[in-house]
Amino acid sequence: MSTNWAAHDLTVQNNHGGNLAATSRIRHILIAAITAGDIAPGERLKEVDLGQQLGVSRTPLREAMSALKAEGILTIGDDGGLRVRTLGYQDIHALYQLRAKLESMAAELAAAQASPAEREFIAEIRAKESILVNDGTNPATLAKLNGQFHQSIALASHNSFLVETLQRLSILMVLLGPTAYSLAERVREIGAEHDAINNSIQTHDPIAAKQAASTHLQNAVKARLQLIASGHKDNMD
Amino acid sequence: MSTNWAAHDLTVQNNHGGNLAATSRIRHILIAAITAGDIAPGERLKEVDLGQQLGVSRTPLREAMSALKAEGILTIGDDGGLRVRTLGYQDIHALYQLRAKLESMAAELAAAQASPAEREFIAEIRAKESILVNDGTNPATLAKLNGQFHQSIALASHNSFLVETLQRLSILMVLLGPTAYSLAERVREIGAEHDAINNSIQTHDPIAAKQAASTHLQNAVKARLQLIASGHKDNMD
DNA sequence: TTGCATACATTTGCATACAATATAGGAAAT
DNA sequence: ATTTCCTATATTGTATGCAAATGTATGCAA
Repeated sequence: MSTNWAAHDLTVQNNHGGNLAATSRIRHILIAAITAGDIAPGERLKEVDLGQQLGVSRTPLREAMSALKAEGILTIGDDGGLRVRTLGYQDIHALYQLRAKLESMAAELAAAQASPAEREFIAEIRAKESILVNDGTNPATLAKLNGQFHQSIALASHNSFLVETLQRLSILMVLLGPTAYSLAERVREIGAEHDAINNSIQTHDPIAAKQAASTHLQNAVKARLQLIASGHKDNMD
Repeated sequence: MSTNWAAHDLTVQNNHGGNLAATSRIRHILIAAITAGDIAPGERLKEVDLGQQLGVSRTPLREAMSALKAEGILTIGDDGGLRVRTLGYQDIHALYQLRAKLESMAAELAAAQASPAEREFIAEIRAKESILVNDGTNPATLAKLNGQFHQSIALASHNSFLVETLQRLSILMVLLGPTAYSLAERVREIGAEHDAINNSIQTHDPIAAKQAASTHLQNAVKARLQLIASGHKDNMD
């Protein structure tokens, strides 16, 4: 690993509620490190080493790793050591298959029962995304906004468990490496597909929304396979 | 709380791989205690007290609680303390709505692509359940077998993320209190509905399987609402 | 009586020390 | 030369102690 964690140092979120500093912060740093590829899938995480590199004791580190284990990002290998989960070819299909089902469910519910404010919020995110795409914004920013778009739809489903589940699955996506936004031609397609979903929600058309979301995810997995086939190993910036 | 934890003492699973003793064991004990109602939803869990009652230090206890927090069983309350999650009326609908979607997805996939061995395994569990029902077995045992039935179908979907997600949601069901098997008339209905699902899987009929599972869950939430309406507060034994 | 401030107590977060267990390496014996 | 056993080391699991933060109560003043 690169052992350069300064790049992933995040500002301490001072929000009342969750853990204030170490445990939560380290969890985010680890996710960022995995996303950036600094920690490769399959790599074993040793507590003392990581603790020293991160400047914390083993206790909060263990808690953060424990949380990531519960989220499925880390798994216990055959040797008993904690490792970054590796996703095989079948896993990729399974992950997208499940996401397709849940995202389409969310879109369907959102189209059926979102409040006016929620519909406007979704539309605004989509509009913002459209502008950024035209500006040629970098993939990382687009990926972040993409997450907000999907999350706003999930929230509009008014099903908290669906929101939680989709949140969990989206985090697992970091194990796949670079985002689809690194494919230039895919960016435009995503915009069109998002438009279809958004329009269906705005027009209160659950069936169309469900179909549009399903199509969107089908195309996403195709793009993902293309990324794999082309042997991309670079990061998402 | 009852402070009698001996009843939930489980044999230490000595399997190499996960945590050997304390952390994992305590996680199970806590789930059992919540299931049995010894820890009520909304109740605050204080580390020192629990640690003394369970005979372990705060460290493994914290890890277990951290895992349960990640699983959504525990949440941080307004006072900052860790509490057992309470599910409101909307939450119950949301939970069953999501389960319905995923269980039907699992049944559909299982009917389409389960291996012969997997189909036989599912059928055997169903047959065993039928026998136990006729013997008038207690609700707890039936509930356990019910879990195995649903899990065997989930596994046959060959989608590991679907399995994980359904596993997580089924654990959350303990927050609802008594199982539907405490309703005598519901037990027979469940048998018939399980038969419908099993038959569809055995005959390689994905559409019927999906429909049967969906119906099963719809009836399940109806039974759940009946349990709530009747003001049941007793435990599942 | 009510509002606020300050002091106190409780509880959690983090670090370090200790214990147990697994693993790898080497030496000796067959 | 190979195998087995023993030892040393590395790594994870657990306990305890300390510090910081937050909730709470009490007292004073308006």
